[in-house]
Amino acid sequence: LIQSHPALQLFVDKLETHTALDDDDRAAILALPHTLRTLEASAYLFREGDHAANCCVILSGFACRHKIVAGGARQILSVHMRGDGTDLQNAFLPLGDHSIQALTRVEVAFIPADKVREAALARPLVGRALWSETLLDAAIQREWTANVGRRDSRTRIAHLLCELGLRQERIGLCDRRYYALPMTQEQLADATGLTPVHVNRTLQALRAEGVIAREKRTIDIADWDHLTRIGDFHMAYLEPPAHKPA
Amino acid sequence: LIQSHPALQLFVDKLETHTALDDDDRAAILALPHTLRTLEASAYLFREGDHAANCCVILSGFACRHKIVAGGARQILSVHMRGDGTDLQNAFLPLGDHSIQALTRVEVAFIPADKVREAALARPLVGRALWSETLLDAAIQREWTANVGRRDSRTRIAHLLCELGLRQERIGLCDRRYYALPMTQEQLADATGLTPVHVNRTLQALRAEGVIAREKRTIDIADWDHLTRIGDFHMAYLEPPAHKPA
DNA sequence: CGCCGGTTTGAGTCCATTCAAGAGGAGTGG
DNA sequence: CCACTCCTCTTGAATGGACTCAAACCGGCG
Repeated sequence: LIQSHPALQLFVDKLETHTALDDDDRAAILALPHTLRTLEASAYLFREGDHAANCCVILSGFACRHKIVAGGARQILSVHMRGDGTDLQNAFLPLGDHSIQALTRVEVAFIPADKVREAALARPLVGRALWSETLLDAAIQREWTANVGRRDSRTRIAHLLCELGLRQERIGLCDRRYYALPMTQEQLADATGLTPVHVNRTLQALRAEGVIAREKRTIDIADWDHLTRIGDFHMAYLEPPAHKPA
Repeated sequence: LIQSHPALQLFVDKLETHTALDDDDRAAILALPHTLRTLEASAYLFREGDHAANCCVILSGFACRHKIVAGGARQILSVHMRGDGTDLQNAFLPLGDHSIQALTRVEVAFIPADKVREAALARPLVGRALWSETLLDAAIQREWTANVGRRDSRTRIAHLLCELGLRQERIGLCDRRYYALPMTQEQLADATGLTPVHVNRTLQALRAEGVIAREKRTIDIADWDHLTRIGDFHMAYLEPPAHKPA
């Protein structure tokens, strides 16, 4: 990682997509004590049940949140990317009810949860920004619940592809129509509540129709609007609200 | 509703299950301006896409949050009961990405979202309490995602029954083993991502085994631990954290 | 009494799963 | 450089859990 900027700058940028901050607020966040670490794919950032002492900020790469159910099946609950804060909730509610795992090699900043809490309590706008970040996370979670609960496999996968593309575009990683999809078909299956075999067949169908193309770990979407229609994707739930005059 | 207490007292009680408040904080919440309203079953407290101007507190009865997907199918995202705040996120992030609907007759207090925001910003502990409330909500949402994504129908339904029982016990409504289940089988289907017919058959199987009994809108759980095992239910995700010394 | 929402039952179908095996690619070590 | 392993992707065939469609039942209520 080229440290031309403070490590947490990416996090500040993300927060400012939904909450206006002033210089002192930015400084307070950038000054948070943190530990930088690089983890390989499949490594755990946090394990369900461990003492939830840290919040994480992803500096590069991709990670996911998941739960294991009885029988060993896994459900991926969300995917996180550059600038995302995960486990911010630990600042106030250290449930530790799920694991965070690297999907690719990731660079992470671990911030002690109590320092995050102090910063949130000390500066209202910082608190507001962090809170909003967890609220956006919750909005995504609601959409995932509907996705795995009520959509068929084709729609589910198309929806996931839309979300990942749009979120990556939002943070300036790429164009929503051509982006790095870091997940294997098995991981896509765990994210959509399907089996790897069925994900494979569904992706093949989408490719055969020319809706998407895939090479290596890259997704190429021929017609974005078409994919959103297939995936019943309405971006409102990802929309940072227009900044209101306080 | 017997107004022997301020309407929002129930909400304060709920917040205090996870966050310690002082007298001024309590007073600030109780002083929030609000509109009381009684709505019949199936009435909407909020409709997806409307201007998200209010937060709601349920004073009595049950409500649910849901989304409609393409094709018209409905996914119930969460169930809310006495003392619960719904749409607290509107204070900071008025997405309005889902609807809130009454499951039974409900008494609700509507609080203008900007007043909630002001209270949260003015008093750090109030902000913290409200934030934690939304975080608890998010934890439940994660568990639902896993429930509909990776569990079979029997487990899914058993899990839902455990959650509803435990939450009602937590707020002192009843014993977790014998409680009012206000949902029809069709609503249970929308909550679990199944069809009404299949919910019916699954419930029958559970009854035939003597795991549960049902009469009218009441659930009777013969052996709680047994049901938690069937439902892969681990209450950790509902656990308010032990109050830490600041 | 007759309607109506909710529940129950049966039979047939289908979407997704399971099981199993093979193909392709990347990395490792002899 | 090739053999070997591991992981991911692919394909086929059979199975099954949940769905669809449709009708009947039931209790509450006007």
